[in-house]
Amino acid sequence: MAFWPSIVVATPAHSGVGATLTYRSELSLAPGGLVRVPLGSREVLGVVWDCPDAPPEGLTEARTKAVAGVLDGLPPLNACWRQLVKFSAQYYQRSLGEVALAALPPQLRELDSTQLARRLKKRAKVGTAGPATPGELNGHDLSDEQAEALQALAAASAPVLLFGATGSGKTEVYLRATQAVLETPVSDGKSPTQVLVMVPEINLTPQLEARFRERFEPGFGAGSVVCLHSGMTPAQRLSSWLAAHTGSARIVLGTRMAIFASLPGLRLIVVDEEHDPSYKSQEGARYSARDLAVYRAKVESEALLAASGRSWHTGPHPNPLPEGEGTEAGEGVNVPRCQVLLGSATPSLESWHAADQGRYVRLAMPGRIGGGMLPRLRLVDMNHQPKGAMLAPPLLAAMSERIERGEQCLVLLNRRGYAPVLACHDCGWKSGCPHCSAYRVFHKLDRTLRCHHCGFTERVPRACPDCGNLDIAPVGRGTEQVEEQLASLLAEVKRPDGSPARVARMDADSTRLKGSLEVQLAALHSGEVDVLVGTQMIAKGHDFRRITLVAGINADSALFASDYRAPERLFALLMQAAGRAGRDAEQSGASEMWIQTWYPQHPLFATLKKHDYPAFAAEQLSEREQAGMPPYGFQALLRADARTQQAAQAFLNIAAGQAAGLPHRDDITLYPAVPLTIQRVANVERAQMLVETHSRGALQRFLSAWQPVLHGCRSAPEARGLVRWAVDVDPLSI
DNA sequence: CCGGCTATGGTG
DNA sequence: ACCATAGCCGGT
Repeated sequence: MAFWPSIVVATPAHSGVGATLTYRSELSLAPGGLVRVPLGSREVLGVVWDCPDAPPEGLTEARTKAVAGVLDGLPPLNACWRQLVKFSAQYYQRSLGEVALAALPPQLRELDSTQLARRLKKRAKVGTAGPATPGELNGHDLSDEQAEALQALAAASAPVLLFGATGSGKTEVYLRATQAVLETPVSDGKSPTQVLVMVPEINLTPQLEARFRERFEPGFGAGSVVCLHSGMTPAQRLSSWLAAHTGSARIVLGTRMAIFASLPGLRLIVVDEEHDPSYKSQEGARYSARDLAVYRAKVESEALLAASGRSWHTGPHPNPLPEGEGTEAGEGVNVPRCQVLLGSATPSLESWHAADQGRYVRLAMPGRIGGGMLPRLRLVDMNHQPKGAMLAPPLLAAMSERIERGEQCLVLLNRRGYAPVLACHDCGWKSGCPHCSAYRVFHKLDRTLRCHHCGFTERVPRACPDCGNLDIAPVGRGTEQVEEQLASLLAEVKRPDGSPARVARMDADSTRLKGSLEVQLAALHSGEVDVLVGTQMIAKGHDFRRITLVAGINADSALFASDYRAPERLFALLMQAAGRAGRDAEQSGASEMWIQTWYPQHPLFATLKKHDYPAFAAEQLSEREQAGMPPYGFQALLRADARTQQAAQAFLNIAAGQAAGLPHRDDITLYPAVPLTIQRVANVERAQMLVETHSRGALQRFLSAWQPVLHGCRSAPEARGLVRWAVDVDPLSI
C-alpha cells in the first residue's frame, strides 16, 4: 500500500461515516492542533485528533481531501482536554466532533491564522504578569472552621464536598484555596497554575468576579481573572478563551460551559452551589458540569502524576461517572494534583451519598461568620387564615413591624407576571397558548398575555374571545400582583424616618435590560427599598445585609409534585432563601423565615425548622434506595419531538422494540412512552421513555449499542413527522 | 411552470 | 452542523 501522510480530524459532522474524518496533510501536525478542513462544500474548523503512522485501511489517497489551513501560533489543546471531550461525547451519547467544536469559542471558527496571530499578540500584552506577590488587602482573619476546612482540603486526595451554611464564608475558602494554588511554583517551561471557578448562573458572576479581581489582580496582574459564559459577546468569549488557553489568565470564572475551557495549568476546580440544576445542560450534549468537574480533576491529576514520574498507587479514582468505586481519602499530600471543591449549603444527594461512602471528603462549616444565626422558621397554617388572603395577616403585621424598625423583607414567589391565567367567568374560556399545551400568563404592566414556553405574546383582549363577555379576570397570583397588593397593604406603614414603605419587584422581567439587575441590587443595598418581591432569583447568592424577614408565600405546589427531586429542590430553595436573612449578626437573633402552607404538618418543614440538612438528606436517600432511584439506580431518557404525539411515541416504541438482543438488555428497564407534562411546545409534540438500571456500566454499554439503532428508527414510516430525538443521560427531571 | 418551504441524506 | 438535493403547494 502506498504511503501518504494522513491525519484524523474531529469535525462538526455527526452522522454516517464515523466519529472522525481522515485528511491528507504534508505539514507536521500534532494532536490537539486546530485546522481548517473541507467538509462537503464548506470549510470548517476541526481539531486534530490523531496522527497515525499509516492511513486507515480501505481509504485511498484520491478519496481524501487535503487540510486547507492550520491555525498555527496556537498551542495544541492538551491531552487532558481531549480526554475530557472524548469522555463527554461517549458518556452523553453525542459525536466527538460535536462536543469538541461546541467546547471551542464560536469566533474561532471564523478566524484565519493571521487574524488569530493578531488576537494572540493583543492578549500577550495584557496577560503577562510579573512574579506573583501574594495579595496582602485580604483583610479579615479566617474563622476556625474556615482554617480547618482549608487544612483538610490541602490534605485531601479525593473530591471535597464543602458543606457550609449560607453565610459560613465558603467564598473566602475558595479565595484562599485559589491563592494557595496560584502561589505554587512551577518548573520552567510548564504552564502557570490555574483555577477554574464555576457558578450556576450568569447573574452570580459579577459579584464573584469583583471579589476575585480585588484579591488577585494586585498580585497577579490585570487580566489574570477572566469570565466565560454565554452572556458575553463572541469577541469577549474568544478573548477569555485565548487567555485561558495561553495561560495568561490564572483564574477562569464561569457558568457550566467553562468546564470545557482549555486550561493547561489547571490545579483546582471550584463548583459553587454544586447542587444547582443549572449545571446540567438541557440541549446538545446534556452534560453535568459538576460531574465533569470531578472527572476532569481526576484526568488532570493522573497526567500531573505521570509527568512527575510517580505512579498512582491508590487504585481507581473517585469519579461519579463510570462504574463507581473510590479511593481512600487523606492520602497523597504533596502529590501533584488537580483538586475539585464542591460547595453547597444543601448538597446534591449524589454528592452527599458519595461523601457517605467515603468517595468524597466532607468538610462541614455549620457556623455563620460573625456568629449570626439562621432565621427561625414560622409556619403559617393557611387553613386558619381569612379566605383568599394572599398574605396572612400575622405575616403582614410582622413585615410592618420590620419596616418600622428600618429592616428589610424578602417575599419569594416562583411565578412571574400578574397571574398565571386569565379566565372568562361566563363561558369558561382560559388564556391558553395556541401553540403549546399551557396557559399564557397575564402581564398587567404591559397588558400582554405571554406564553412562558414558546414566547407567543398578544395584547390582552378587551373581552372574552369566545363569548364577548367583558368579565374576564386573572386567576392565581404572580410577582406583579404581589408587588401591587403589598404596595397597597403597606401604604400606611412608615419607615423610621417617617417616609412611606417601598415595595419593589425583582424577576426575569424586571432584570431583562442590561444593567438593571445592578440598579435593583443597589436600590436594595442603599435602603431605598423595604420589601423585595421576587422569584427564586432573589434567593440565590446575593449578599443582602439588612434583611431580617424572608417569606415564602406559595411553597405547597412543590410538596406534592410528581417529580421525585421536587422535595430536594424545595428544601434547597427555602434554605437558600432563609440564608438571605440575618447576615448581619446584630439583627440575626430576631430574623425569621415565614412560610405560608396548607400542610404545616408536612415532614419537610420539621427538618427545615431545625436547619437539619443531614437528616433531610438521610431520609431522602433511604427513600431513593428503596425505590432504586439515583444515586442508587441509573437513568437515561429517550426524548422525541414530533409533529404529532403518535409519531413521537411511535419512534420511542420502535426504538424499544429494536433494543431486543442488545448488550445488557436484560439489565435494563424500558418504561412505556409517555407525553411530557407540557405535551406540546411551539406546535411540537413531545414524548419520552425512561431507561432505568442498577448499573452505570450496563447503562453506558446499552446506550452505546442502542445509538445506531436509534438513528435507523428515524426513518420508520410510523415515525413520520419526527422532528428530533435525543438521549439525556442522568436526567434531572423525569 | 417557477419559486419557496420542508424533509432527507451526506460529508474523508 | 450545514449544505445540497428532492419532494409538495401557490401565484401570474
